[in-house]
Amino acid sequence: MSSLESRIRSDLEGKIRSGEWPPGARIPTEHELVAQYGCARMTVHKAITALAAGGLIERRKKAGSFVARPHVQTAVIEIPDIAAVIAARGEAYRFDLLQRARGPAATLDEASTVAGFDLGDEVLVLDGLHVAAGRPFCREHRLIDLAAAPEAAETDFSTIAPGSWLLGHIPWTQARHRITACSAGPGAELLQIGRNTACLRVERWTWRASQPVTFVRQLFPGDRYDLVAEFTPD
Amino acid sequence: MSSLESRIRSDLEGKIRSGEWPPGARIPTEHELVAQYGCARMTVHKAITALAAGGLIERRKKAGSFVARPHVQTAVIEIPDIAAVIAARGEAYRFDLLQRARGPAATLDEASTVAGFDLGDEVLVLDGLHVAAGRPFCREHRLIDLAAAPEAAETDFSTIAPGSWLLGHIPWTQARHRITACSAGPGAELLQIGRNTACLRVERWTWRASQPVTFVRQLFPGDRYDLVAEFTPD
DNA sequence: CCGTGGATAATGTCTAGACAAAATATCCAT
DNA sequence: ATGGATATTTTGTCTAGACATTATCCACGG
Repeated sequence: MSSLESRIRSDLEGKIRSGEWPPGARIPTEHELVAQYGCARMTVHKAITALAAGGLIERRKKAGSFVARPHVQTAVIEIPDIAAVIAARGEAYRFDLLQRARGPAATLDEASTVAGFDLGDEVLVLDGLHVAAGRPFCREHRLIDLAAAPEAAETDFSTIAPGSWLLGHIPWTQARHRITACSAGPGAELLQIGRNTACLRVERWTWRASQPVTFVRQLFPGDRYDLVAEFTPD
Repeated sequence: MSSLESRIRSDLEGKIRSGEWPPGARIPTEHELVAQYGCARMTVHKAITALAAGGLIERRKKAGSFVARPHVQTAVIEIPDIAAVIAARGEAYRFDLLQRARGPAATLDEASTVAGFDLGDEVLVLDGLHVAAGRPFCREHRLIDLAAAPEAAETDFSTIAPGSWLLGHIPWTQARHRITACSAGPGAELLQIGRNTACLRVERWTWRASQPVTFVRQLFPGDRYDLVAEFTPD
């Protein structure tokens, strides 16, 4: 933690974050920093490399190292387990399974909107409702590829939410989300809201080693859920 | 790119991502890898350290290095400059400034919904409309703290969007987003949609070295904008 | 049976070099 | 002036060690 390398790194980071070294500014050469800190070049090099890996610094041979100009705004968004969210609020949580079916995905074109997501022949289709403190909180429509998660076929999802189950049983390596706003439309009754109420629709495609695992579409009434994203300085 | 270190790193990463080494598995010791690759320990160490920095591996002294269990789902969301988004679509872009005012923030309680965001006395208030291909695309309401961005007072925002201008002039270091769904409500006419149309509301608070810079609330008609988040395996 | 203390094995950090690669700067010949 | 060869500067990668740190294991004593 308080190694020389991390001291150098936080020294440099401080100069950058404080604005003392504005974007585009050239930072001292490794050689100069070696002289300044009286250490080996490897130590300085590792510190700068770590900052460069974090995108805070750009390095160009012969030219030197420069404070990176912030480019695309990226934020880290947390998409936690719904059961955990409710629990964190201190409310009672329940999952109601509304429908369960099984069959080939050929008839389901809803998941094919993303390239590279080709479900196998055996797909589990689940419809359910997340309930928080007795009130509907989120409607969920999910497809599970049974080739990727065979145990799902024998699992009782009438009480445990498939999302929670999957998290614990089928680790995944890649996911893609799409977030849109839409009207509740059909199914609004289930959420006990009007058909025109604005909702947040979160769609998620999940892979494990480039094999599709699950697709889920969740519908949150706009006034019951916020997505919060915290910027991580890139 | 094809250095020995990066080869070791991608070898290890491959074993992890493919599932050959499941979460919790112990990976070979640095010593074993040194023997396997016939290189110095520093090289192996840097490779593993890089993976550990990325959260793919957890290291415990004496015990060894282990494949990390995926914890909270986090996705990296891109919140790019609107002008750039439109341009990428190949559509014409325009920003219309609807209103401009200046004054103390005391009367504006809208930005204070986030802790630590205390605007100064001199605040620029801007209302505008992003227009893509002649159609309204996004309504924007923005506050700029003139203490943090004094040049904004003399900038003509009638054509350049304040977001684009700020990106280039006032680098920021921290931001927080809130994403909600809501109905268009008043102001729907400006977007040329119905008052009940579902919209995506993105609110962003931005700091620079823990000093507030700007708050913005953007309203996108639900059918004209998607937020896409790509999961980066943490 | 339980705790305690040392041995041990693993990672953490650092050094003082070496050579490679690449981008810029310089200078010379045309 | 211009184009191309050459030199120089800076980062990139790697080596073969050294010592520090710390969690774990195991043996020993109470």
